Amino acid sequence: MNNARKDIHNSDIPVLCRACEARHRGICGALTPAQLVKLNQHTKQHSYKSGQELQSADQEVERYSNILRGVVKLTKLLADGRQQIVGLQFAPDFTGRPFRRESHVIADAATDIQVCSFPRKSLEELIGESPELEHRLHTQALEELDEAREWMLTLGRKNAGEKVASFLFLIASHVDPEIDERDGPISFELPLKRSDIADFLGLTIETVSRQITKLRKAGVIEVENNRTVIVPDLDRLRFACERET
Amino acid sequence: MNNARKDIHNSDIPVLCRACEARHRGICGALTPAQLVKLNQHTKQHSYKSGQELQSADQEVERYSNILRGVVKLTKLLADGRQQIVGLQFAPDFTGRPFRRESHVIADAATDIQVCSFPRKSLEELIGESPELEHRLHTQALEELDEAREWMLTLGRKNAGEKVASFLFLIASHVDPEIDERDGPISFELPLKRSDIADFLGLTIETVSRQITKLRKAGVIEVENNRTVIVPDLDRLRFACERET
DNA sequence: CGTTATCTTGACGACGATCAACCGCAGTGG
DNA sequence: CCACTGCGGTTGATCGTCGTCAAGATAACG
Repeated sequence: MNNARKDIHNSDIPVLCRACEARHRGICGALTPAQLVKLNQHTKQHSYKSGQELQSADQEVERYSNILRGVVKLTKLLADGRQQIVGLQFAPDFTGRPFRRESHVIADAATDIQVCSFPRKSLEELIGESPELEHRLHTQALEELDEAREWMLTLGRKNAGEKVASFLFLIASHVDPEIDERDGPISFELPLKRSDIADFLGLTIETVSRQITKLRKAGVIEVENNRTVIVPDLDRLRFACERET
Repeated sequence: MNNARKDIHNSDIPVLCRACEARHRGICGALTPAQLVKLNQHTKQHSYKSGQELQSADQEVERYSNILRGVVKLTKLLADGRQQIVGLQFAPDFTGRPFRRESHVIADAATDIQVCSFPRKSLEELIGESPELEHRLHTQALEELDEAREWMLTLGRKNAGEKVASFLFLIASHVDPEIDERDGPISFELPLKRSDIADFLGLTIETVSRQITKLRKAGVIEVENNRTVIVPDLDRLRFACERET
C-alpha cells in the first residue's frame, strides 16, 4: 500500500524522527514521510523525572506518547490505597489507550524517561488514513495482552520466591530479547525500586527483599548497589521461576 | 469506505449469518455481504460440551472462532499442574490469537458452547482487504487488555472475600452490561463451577466455597442449586469488592 | 555532617492452603 | 430396587507462607 515509503531519502523525514527508534520498531514505522511531517507539527519531546506522572487515572487523555528512553509503569489503585502495577513499558513502546477518552490506569515514570507526545486528535486522524498504523497498534496491544496474561499466572499461582525470580527474568528478557536461546551469564540494571517490584508482584517490600536475599545466598544471582543484578546461569533463574528453590 | 454495506437487502447475506450476533456486535459486522459470502464457504458451526478443548497450548492455530453461545475460558498452566484462568469470553466474542502461529493459552468450553469457526488463512486474507475488520479485532483486544489489567489488581491485591465478590460482580456485569447505572436486585447463573472459579481467582476450591458461604450468611447474596445467584442489593456487592465484609 | 529515602533483617500473627471427612445428587449396573 | 461410584460442593482442624510491626543498616542528598 504505502510503497511511497520505499527508497525514500532521509532528508524527506523530519530531523527529530531520523534517529528515532519509534520509526524503526515503533508505530511511526507505519507512516509515510509526508505523514511524519504532518504529525511533527504537533509532537513535543518531553522529559520526566522518575516518579512523575504522565497520565492520571480516569482523567481525560489529551496526548499519546512514544517512549524514547526509560521505563513507564502502569498502575491501578484501590480505594484504600492498595496498588498494583499492571504493566511496564519500554522504549519504543506506544503508551496510551486508543479509542477511549479516559485512561483507567495511572502512567508513571519508573525511571527518568523521555517521550515524544502528540495530541489524541492527530493519532485518530492518522489511524483513519493509515491501516498500517492501526495494524501496529493492534500488534502492540496483542503483545501487551499476552504479557498481562502471563503475569496473571504469576500473580495468581506462583509463590513469593517464584514471583521474584519471574520478575528478574522478565527484566532480563527486555535487556536481551533473544534470551530464550541463551543460557550463559547476563547482567542488568533493575529499573524499579523495591516498592515498585512489590507492587508489580502483589507482595510487600519486606517479602521482596527477603526473596532477593534468598536467591543471592543460593547463588542464583549476585547483586551490586541494590540495583545491578548479575545472573551467572540463566537456566538456574529460569528454573526458579516455576519451582521453589 | 464500505458503504456497500448500507441499504443491503437481507437476502444478500448468507442464511447462517442472518440471525448471528457476531454480525451485529461481533467482528463480522465489519464485512460486506460479498465478504460474508466468501467467508461462509469456509466456516463451520460446531458445538462443544462443557470441558472440551477448542485449542490446546503451544499447538498450531488452525481455525479461529466466533462464540455464538456459552462461555469459553482461557487457561495457562505451570509445569507442575498449577493453573490459572486468564480470560473468559462470551458470545459474540472472537476467540483466537491473530498474527501468531501458536496459541499460548488453552481454550476450553466452560459451559456447553456453540461456535462458528473459519480457517486462519481466511481471516488473514479478509484483514488484508478490510481495515474495518482489523479495527474491530483491535477494539476487542484493547477491551480484553483492560479486563486483564483489572483482574491483575484483583489477583495481586485483593483478599479472598474481595476476590469472590469481584468475580460475582464480573459475571453480573456480563449478564447486564448496564450494571454500572443499576443498584437494585439482580440474579444470574454462574457459568463456572467452583474449581474454575478458584482457578480464576488464584484460590483453592475450599476457600471459594467458604467465602461464598460467608457472603450468603452476611445476606449479600442468595444461592440456589449452587449455580443460581441472587443479589438483592448490588451496592452491597460492589462494596464487598473492595472492603472486607 | 545531618536528614531522609531505600533496603534489610527479625519476631510474630493472620489468612489461606492443605488434609480429611462428609453431604447430595446423577448415573450405572447387579 | 438398591448398592455403588463419581462428581461437585461444604465444613472442620491444622499448618505454612507471607503480611505486619519494629528496629537497624545503607545509601542518597542537601
